Amino acid sequence: MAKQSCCHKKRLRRGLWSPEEDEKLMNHIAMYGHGCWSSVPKLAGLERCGKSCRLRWINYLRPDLKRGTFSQEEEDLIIHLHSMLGNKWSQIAAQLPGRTDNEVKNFWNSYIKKKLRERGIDPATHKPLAEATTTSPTACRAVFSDAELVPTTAALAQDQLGPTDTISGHVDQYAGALGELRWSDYFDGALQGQCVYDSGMVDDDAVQFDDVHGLSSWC
DNA sequence: AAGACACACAACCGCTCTCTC
DNA sequence: CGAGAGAGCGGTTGTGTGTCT
Repeated sequence: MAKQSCCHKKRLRRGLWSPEEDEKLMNHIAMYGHGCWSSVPKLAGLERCGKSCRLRWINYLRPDLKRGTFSQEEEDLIIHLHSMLGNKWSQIAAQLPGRTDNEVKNFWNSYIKKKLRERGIDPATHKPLAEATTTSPTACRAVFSDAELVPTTAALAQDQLGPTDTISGHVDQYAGALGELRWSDYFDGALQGQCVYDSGMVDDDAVQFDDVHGLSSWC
């Protein structure tokens, strides 16, 4: 038999919160703080479990929440952090002021995942999808292999990587050429650097990403 | 106009971690 | 050290709304 939740056990109210419930919870926390969440519903006069109150406060009522659509910068940062941390939504959200783990997770599942797949990137591994690697020699698409972590300036600012970390990846294919990637800067949601082809030619403008993770592909 | 469908987001569930006794 | 309670986290489901047919 399936285990019943605390709300079921105590026959507490479930589902969407009414404006009256929101007001009660906000007023209570404004006056007393949340303290022990399990005691909040009783003290605030709510027929909810403490867990539900906590979630409602964290994800919806907290005054410091940003809400609204994610900016391109936030999107890029989420993709980058996900490539390093995986589904650690709370850790990812911690790097995005005013955003909650639930919000980031929903955004990832409903939008970014789809977008990455459309670009031929596996959202789980951040590696090119198998089909995406079979590009024709004339295609203007690069696929990295054995790329290392990508230290963007955002990552450096957050002390996730040291300033001396090396940054490189091999270009399997870029407009039909082979070479090595070296990138140096991150701004306006894009990585910039240079591409040193195996032929010896250096292309300063070759490497500009709309993604901020290492194992990637782009057109 | 109405039903079907897709999407975004809110909320729940169950597990793990941490703290206290 | 172990048990129990509370908090936190990630996965999943439910619900409201907009769009398409």
